[in-house]
Amino acid sequence: MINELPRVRFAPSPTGYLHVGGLRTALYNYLFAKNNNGTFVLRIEDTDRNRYVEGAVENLISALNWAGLQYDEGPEIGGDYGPYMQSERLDIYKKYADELIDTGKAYYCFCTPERLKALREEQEKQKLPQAKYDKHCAHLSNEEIQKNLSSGIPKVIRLNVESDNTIQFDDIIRGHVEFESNNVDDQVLIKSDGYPTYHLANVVDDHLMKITHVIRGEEWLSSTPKHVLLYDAFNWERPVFAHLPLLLNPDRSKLSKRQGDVAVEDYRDKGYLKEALINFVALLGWNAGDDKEFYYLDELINNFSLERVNKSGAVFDLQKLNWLNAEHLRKKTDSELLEMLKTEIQKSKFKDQNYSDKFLLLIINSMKERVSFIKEFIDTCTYFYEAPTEYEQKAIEKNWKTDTPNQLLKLKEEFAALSNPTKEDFENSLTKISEQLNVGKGKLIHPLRLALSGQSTGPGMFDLLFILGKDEVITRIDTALNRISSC
RNA sequence: GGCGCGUUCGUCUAGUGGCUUAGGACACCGCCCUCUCAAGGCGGGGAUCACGGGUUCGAAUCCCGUACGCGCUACCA
Repeated sequence: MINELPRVRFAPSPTGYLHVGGLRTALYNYLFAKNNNGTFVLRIEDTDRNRYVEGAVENLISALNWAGLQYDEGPEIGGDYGPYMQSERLDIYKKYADELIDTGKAYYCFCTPERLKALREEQEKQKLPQAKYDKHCAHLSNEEIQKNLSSGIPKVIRLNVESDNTIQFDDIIRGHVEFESNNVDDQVLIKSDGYPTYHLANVVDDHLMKITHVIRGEEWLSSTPKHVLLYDAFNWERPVFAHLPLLLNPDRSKLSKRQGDVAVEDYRDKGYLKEALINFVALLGWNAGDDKEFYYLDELINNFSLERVNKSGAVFDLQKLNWLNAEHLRKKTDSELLEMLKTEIQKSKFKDQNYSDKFLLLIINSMKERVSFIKEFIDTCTYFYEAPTEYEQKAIEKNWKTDTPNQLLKLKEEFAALSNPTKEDFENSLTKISEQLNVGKGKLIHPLRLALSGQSTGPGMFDLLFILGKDEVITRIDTALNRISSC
């Protein structure tokens, strides 16, 4: 393995969507591969026919692509290449399972589900320290085996685990780990439907695909001794293992659907930037040892190392994700934001309006520091797109005084006299009126903002005036004068 | 129950025996800036480093127990 370029894989089962925990596993694999000029393989572990979900694979790949984690190789499909599909490799697993039978490392088992269930119940009743298969079929004579085989009784193939052994392996993240073979069950390798279980398919594929580093979730740590046993039984070199800490709910249980969104597509649909999600998820269990928090994918690639991955689980905290989203959004160029805003508008009630780029760019620049999500360029400031339909009651109480109508009238007249006013023209006019009336600019600005936007918060006053334009400003002042004063 | 893994501010984390009165980030609070809200700047509260024993001149850091949490314990992955 010296000087060999690493080969890693992301091996999800097609459950319907890409879990954010899966995204992080995929990301760490990807980062490790790219950091070492290695290869990132995608393999779909679809060996459970009962769990097949229509469209799940396409969904998985599109989520991975959206996140920017392209896989590097796979079997040819036309000119393209797809992921490896375990369901298309059944004969391979069969061949290796047979090899294990021949060498006595595995055996046929004809036990019925009923007997297995009874066995488990009995073991539980006797309060045996660990429940496992009793090797009943390992002791069958050759004649019995042949008889059962030829009469077509349903069968599985089980791994023959020797007792009284210590199984050891090293994990980059966990260090040295040991298990007693007495605690390892005679795992089913090939199911009665002819499909392999995860354990066999996983080991065979990782070997055949020359995977050098198995980087996966911590939930696999307990079954790693089974995998180690299989490598040894085949006399294959073991890969390096790295078991990643889990992602957790706020109550520290394993991140689940019940307590929030877990699918990558949920976050995408809610308007999270892929840069933010990737950045966030990368930091859940890894850091470079400095204070840097803001990363782009290529920076992550350059800085990543498995040695710096943490051991303990990390709570998936939306607040930090939201902050990162805002940070990434602000780093976007105006033209990137413009394109995003345009597609967002297509999803909004303003889709039939034909806004000029210039107009949208003005909105973007006035709101950039005030939003965390693209959609907020629309729904926190709808007043740019349409006149306010109502006025914030609290703001009325606070800012709409008895002399307000008169002041706004004065402002309106002043504005009306301008032709093609710039932002500065508006500012000069307002300054002039404030001096004339001998009131602070703030006294004019607050009610004016309310009249124009219906709100008490928003971008700079003169930006708002300029973006709306003289005619719209005048119309809105009139409307507000009528509606608020009559309240 | 058994086996395994883990445990530093609310959350993500720095820390690998003395540089630590435990540092940073998010969140929270205050001040500054200011036409509001943000952004930005400055500051604040917040972790007896799960607990108890050792080892050591000295431990968040090493060792041993305990507790708690989580994972696995399927012909699921």
